[in-house]
Amino acid sequence: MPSRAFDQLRDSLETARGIGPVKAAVKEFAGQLGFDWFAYLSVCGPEIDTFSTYPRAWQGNYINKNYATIDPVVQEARRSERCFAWSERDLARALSPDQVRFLGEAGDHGIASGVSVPVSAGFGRTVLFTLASSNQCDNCLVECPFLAASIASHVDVYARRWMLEPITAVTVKLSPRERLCLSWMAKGKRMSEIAQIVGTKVRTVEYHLQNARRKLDATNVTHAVALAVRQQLI
Amino acid sequence: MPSRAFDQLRDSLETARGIGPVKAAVKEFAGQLGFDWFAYLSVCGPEIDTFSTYPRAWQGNYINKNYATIDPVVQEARRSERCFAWSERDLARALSPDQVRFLGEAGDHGIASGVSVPVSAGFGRTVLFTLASSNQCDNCLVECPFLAASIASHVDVYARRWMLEPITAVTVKLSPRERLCLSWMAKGKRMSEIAQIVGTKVRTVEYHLQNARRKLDATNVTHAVALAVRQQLI
DNA sequence: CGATCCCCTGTGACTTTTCACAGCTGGCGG
DNA sequence: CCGCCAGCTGTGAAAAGTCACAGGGGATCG
Repeated sequence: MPSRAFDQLRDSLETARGIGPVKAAVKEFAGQLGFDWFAYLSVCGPEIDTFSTYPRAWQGNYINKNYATIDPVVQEARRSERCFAWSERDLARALSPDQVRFLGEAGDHGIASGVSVPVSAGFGRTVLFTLASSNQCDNCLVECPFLAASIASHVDVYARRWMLEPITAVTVKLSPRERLCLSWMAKGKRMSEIAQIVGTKVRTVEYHLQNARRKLDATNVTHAVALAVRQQLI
Repeated sequence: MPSRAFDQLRDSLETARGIGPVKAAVKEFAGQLGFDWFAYLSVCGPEIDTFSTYPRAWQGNYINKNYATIDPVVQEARRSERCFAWSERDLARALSPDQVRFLGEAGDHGIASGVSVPVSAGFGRTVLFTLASSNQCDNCLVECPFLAASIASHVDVYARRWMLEPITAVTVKLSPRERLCLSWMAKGKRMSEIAQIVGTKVRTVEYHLQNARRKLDATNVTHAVALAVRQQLI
């Protein structure tokens, strides 16, 4: 049903030029699916990369106390090869005292349930992509695990691309919105169509294209698209 | 079981620095899983990118005759959201004469069965990742569709990273006039200006741009310019 | 010679884009 | 609190592009 959300995420990831836009895109995606937060976790032996929209305090806790080693969700992820839903209650079985404390703290920050998608990556790396919510919330991710796996892989690849290689210095800097609109224009869509696609008003699309044109010093959209393609901005 | 093959593929993809190594890695992967060939197909409207290890003759056939439009495997991929196995026998039901001929030709080249993994990408693009074999061959991909989706996404992302210039199925040949008009459009001129520049009527400029659009299968001039620039036609 | 094809041009209706002029909102620093 | 700015939306008119219908002129070929 909300395949629109998936499409928009993929579009945004493709046009993202930096880890910031990637996070923004995933955050938007999580919201559209009814989740409050998302979390990305990459574990490669002792090396852990992570970013999320969890409350700051909880993020700090998680990293400082090395919670990745006891997080029952992570443990479940190691065991299962596919995505799964979890909730406070589900997990509260056969836990170590540490884990019970862990769950308590998570609950204090409002984290009650979610769905996690584990995927494997190169060099023994394990990725855990999680969407979490403060209340029980049915979701469509667990219903289509292949889609979930695909999305998680997408997020991983695009996140790592920008975590590893910092943004290359380009003369002009287009905003994600501008790139998005320009990309669709380059695919022959009309403003009205793009407005529908990105879920906004025609006037706003026009607005972004106008700004893109100004930045690129182009006389019209066709000119802007040509310049952007040549400069590999889209 | 052969999770080793998956790991190796992911490692190779991550370290590949060019489309050559990517293809080599996927080929190796296919071999380890007992398949003779692999095929990657990216469809975005009329824009088709593909590469495979199929016999040269068959590759040429497939592209020249635009077989992507009748390939029953592709049709099945559009319908289903998950990976599936296929074989000559499976497919030989309710087919058009074209498709029967298609299967015949494929069989002539030894292609008998395989497994295909469809995944969606940004901007309405559909990716079909296929492993094929000359004989019936059980496989582990269909048994774990999430893993398959993840792998296909990986291949897609890394392939696209190195496929700098998309190769359109039909190599369009623009006339000098068409190139001229299109080039000026890419420079932001409007039709009336171009008419003055090349010393002709506006209607004629429109005429050439119209033909260029038809050849490139573009919905409007902006689209045509984007395609032409990407294909280095202008 | 007629048939045919390609290049070019005209006309009028219609759609889409461009532009100028405005206004609303929320966040942020003073 | 207030001003400022960035992002977004509205309106209406002018400019540009798109489309359908049509036709002239030159070259080539059977």
